[in-house]
Amino acid sequence: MAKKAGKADTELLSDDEAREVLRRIDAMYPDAKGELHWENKFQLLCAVLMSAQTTDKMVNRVTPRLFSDFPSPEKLAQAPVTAIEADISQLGLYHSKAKHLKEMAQMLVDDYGGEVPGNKADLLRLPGVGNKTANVVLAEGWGVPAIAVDTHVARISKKFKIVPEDAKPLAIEHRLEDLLPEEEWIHTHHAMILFGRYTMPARAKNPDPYAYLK
DNA sequence: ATCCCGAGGG
DNA sequence: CCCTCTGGAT
Repeated sequence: MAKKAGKADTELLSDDEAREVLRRIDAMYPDAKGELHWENKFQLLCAVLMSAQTTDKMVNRVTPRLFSDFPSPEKLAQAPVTAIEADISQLGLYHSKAKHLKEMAQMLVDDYGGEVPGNKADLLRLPGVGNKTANVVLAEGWGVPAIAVDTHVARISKKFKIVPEDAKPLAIEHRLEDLLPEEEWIHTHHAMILFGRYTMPARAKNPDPYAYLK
């Protein structure tokens, strides 16, 4: 049976339709950029690691004390885990984050001369750093084109049927990167996050995602 | 597939 | 009360 009379609920957008949705989201946030607070790449790495399943606002609330107590990878690597936990206990998942922060700092000291590596393979070796975190650090710290698929990017991509409902993060990343020129990856990524955070959050009532587009 | 896990908002 | 937040390790 041919499905000519309107799209089935499961039917995905064409490339052009998907690009149009992304273009409109992008246009809604011309000044979109990362909202984590950091002063150097070590702080950036720590902040992004801590942002897992946690709002940027909460991360920004704990980082001043954390970076004051442990201003360098050396200091952080030598800190007792309990001291790190004391600084970040307001965050979710804080036990594992504190452990990862210490181990990550130790690897920076041991293998990278206390510097944050600027390539994906080395970033992925760091404890607590996976694909999403590595992409954010590369994009924010080095301007390397990347689309990090977080909860917002995944939800928006699925609501607009740019990807299937069961798409995994890596598949979403590749789909979005295929749709857009590299020069637009970083900005569109930020625009999608702000759109998801402030305009069409997970609790959004209207089932029609186009109702939230300008 | 499951665990981790506090704060904020509805 | 319940759901969500720029995930990663096991």
